[in-house]
Amino acid sequence: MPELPEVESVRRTLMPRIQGRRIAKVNAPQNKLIRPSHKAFCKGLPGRRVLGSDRRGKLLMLQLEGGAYLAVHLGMTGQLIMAAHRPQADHVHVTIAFDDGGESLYYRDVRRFGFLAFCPDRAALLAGPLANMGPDALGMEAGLFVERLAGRRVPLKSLLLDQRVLAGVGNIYADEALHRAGLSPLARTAELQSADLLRLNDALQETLAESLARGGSSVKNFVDAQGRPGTFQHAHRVYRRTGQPCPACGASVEKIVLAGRSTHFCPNCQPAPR
DNA sequence: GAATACCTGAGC
DNA sequence: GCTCAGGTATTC
Repeated sequence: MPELPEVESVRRTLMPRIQGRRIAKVNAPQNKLIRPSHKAFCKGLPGRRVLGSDRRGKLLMLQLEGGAYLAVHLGMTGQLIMAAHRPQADHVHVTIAFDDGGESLYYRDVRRFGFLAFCPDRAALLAGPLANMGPDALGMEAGLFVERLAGRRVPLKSLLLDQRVLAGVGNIYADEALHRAGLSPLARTAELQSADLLRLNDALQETLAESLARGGSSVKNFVDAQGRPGTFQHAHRVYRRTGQPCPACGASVEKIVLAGRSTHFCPNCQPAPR
């Protein structure tokens, strides 16, 4: 499940292989993944060089010549693959070839929850893929974090998952950060101290940074643009460790469903609010 | 707020 | 052959 560290790992491994190259040809038969339309996508990309890249939350944005962008969201199972020939794997939905005849960029997505969007200008990016998306979670300044989360009555984990509040945290890093901070996923920030939220931001920053340093988490089939899996899944403290001992205290990790998501926590280190 | 839909493969 | 996994949009 690509979250912020995984998307950033893809960005870092992808860019050296496509920066400065000019898109020649696009093949995208599976047009449900394509925005805003198949026609705009296939006509908009060819002829433009890739100038650089950016990321907000889980959204990867390639800056193209002429002020345009190619935005990519990997959804649950999206992969960006650089290869000289179309990969043998199933579910390869999009091909982007370059005019130098070198490796092409392939988009593979088993569950098709992701998307690729051509945005002719920055306004289209802001009105489309970036609409309603909050500030990036990585490196978020403590004051801003507290400002955006404090005083809310929804469960704390729901806030972390809400991309409008902060962008990039998914189910893995929400559970991991809450455990590191010793906070219950069910806590309400209206009833927490600001010190609790500051501790949570520290925990989140540590978790994201450590995962990024290890190439992200490969729980299912995540790989970066070089086809390499991350290794942070071995360092998970609670995520998908139901019934196993909490690394901090040895209590058995529990699982509940919150906001429709499996939620893992230590009942001892993260006691439920009254 | 919760519930459902989207989507497929893994694992029972 | 059923349930589960979850990022996001949509609906109640």
